[in-house]
Amino acid sequence: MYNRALIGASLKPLMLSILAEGEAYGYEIIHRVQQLSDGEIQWTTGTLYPLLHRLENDGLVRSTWREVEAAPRRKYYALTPKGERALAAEMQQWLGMHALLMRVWQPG
Amino acid sequence: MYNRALIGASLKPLMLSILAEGEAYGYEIIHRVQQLSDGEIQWTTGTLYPLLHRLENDGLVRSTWREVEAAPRRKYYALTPKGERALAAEMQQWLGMHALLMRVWQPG
DNA sequence: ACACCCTATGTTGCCCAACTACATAGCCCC
DNA sequence: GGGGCTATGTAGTTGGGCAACATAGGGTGT
Repeated sequence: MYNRALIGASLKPLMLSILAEGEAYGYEIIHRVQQLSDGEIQWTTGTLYPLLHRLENDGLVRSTWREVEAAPRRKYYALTPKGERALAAEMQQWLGMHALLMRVWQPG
Repeated sequence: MYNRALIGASLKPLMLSILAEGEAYGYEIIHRVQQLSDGEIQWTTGTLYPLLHRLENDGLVRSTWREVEAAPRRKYYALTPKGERALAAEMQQWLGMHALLMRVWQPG
């Protein structure tokens, strides 16, 4: 399990990355993250839905209700163009910080 | 400038890494981080001192007052063995998360 | 004497967000 | 109708980054 700070830092980039693979709904995203991280990351609904609503409010994602047979209806989320740009920015920031840490950790 | 979440995630590993280079005092650490990050990271005293006190309280660092000529006295901080282990753990966590993100960002 | 700036450590209070716990509901099987 | 899985959501707690503020030593200039 990762510490709180790292979870926080990876939340937005991970979410945007998953939606960049294609539209997805909340419950599905939780399982996808779990799968991607080999069970190391377990987002809860109290983390996921507020984040999705925040992203939607900021115009990074849009949502669509879909009726499903033999299951409760799902709210599918997809990246907007602004969301794609935000993902690129998140990647850049992460890679910048990573480069800095690698510089500190590999002297010379 | 980095976003708040990334700053938060890098705070502890960066601090421990800097102290792993050798003992340092608060003001010096702020300048060191600024130098390491090419000015991209500007820790304030409201960020730095509470963190140092937390780390000391957790036994990851120890502090020593030193009298200095022609300047206010300084409180030098140094890593404890527990702090060194914590740094290794932080590195491992960061690298794990980095590997995960790289996996998501480089499909195939 | 005083003003001003740099060094140096520290606290207070605000604010954002991750997370626990809880709430609601649809669908299925027994 | 009870239990379990799917599905979305909120309220309240808590932790921590950060702006603003507080204190003080030392040097220089006027």
